[in-house]
Amino acid sequence: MNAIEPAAAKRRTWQRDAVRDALLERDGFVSAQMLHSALRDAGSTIGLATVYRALADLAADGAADHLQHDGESLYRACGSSGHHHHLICRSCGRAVEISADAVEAWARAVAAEHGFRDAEHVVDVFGTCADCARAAD
Amino acid sequence: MNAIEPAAAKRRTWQRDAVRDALLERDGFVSAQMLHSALRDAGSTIGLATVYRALADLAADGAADHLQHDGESLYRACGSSGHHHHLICRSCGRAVEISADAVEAWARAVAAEHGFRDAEHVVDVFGTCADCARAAD
DNA sequence: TTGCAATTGATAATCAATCTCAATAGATTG
DNA sequence: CAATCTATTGAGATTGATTATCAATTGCAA
Ligand SMILES: [Mn+2]
Ligand SMILES: [Mn+2]
Ligand SMILES: [Zn+2]
Ligand SMILES: [Zn+2]
Repeated sequence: MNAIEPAAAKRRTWQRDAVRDALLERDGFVSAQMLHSALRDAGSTIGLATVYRALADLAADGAADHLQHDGESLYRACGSSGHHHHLICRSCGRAVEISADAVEAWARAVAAEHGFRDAEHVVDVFGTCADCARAAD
Repeated sequence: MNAIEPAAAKRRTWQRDAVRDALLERDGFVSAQMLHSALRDAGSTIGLATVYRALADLAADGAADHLQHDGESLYRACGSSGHHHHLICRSCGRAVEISADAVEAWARAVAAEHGFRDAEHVVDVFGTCADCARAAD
């Protein structure tokens, strides 16, 4: 049995703020690398490892959405607080938050039906957004 | 305009057969690394790069299913030929093939509704299968 | 202001996956 | 069957994203 760990004290640093802000400025998913480049280009001296850590924390706190695509971890500032999914533009990363109770129920039912416990599901829809489709002529 | 490429001539090698067979022996998803280890342990001298190539080919030919989990590519011999999804055991990799027309329609509708083209979707359900749950007491 | 643990970041280490390229071996032809 | 062509192989190098190190820094509470 584990002793109850004292709530990890989180310090406020300009680095964490910078990552949160940079993420909020975007409306699409970004990788840690991309965000780091963007911050650097904007004059910040923040380190890459710190960006990785800040994003992981934001995701753990539910303040950011996280998904993997082509083996890359992508993050996005989370608007709605509840469980939901995304419709993502392959080209520009723009995302639309989607909630679908029907899908939630389906996933739960499928797992139960086959005796699987602690079911979780990965549901993402990728496509080319209207703007990107237009830009591509 | 591209000239019509002559159908890539594929040669039959014991390596490709070995990979296909090893994959068929399993009923769950495996990574290239895992399959390579298994083959080696069974006495094969097949190279890792070859396993990667063989699995990629099988997936391209529709003979194997492919998905990514925690940044790892996993493969599985494909039973049914049409489009479908999976219920996968986090612990042992065992998988159940699932088709859900309702989800297909939902994904299509969501994309169309927001003006996204060429929509594709990733839908996987993960859980702990009954056997693994039992084994964990 | 002090004290100290949490945080940072340059750099090294991981690790899956891909690339190189010389050697090997299917398949085809005569 | 032998010669030829070229797809395939695989050991090792390389890439690229992510994580681990660890000494220096800094938030923050007392
Ligand atoms: Mn969901
Ligand atoms: Mn399948
Ligand atoms: Zn777009
Ligand atoms: Zn299992």
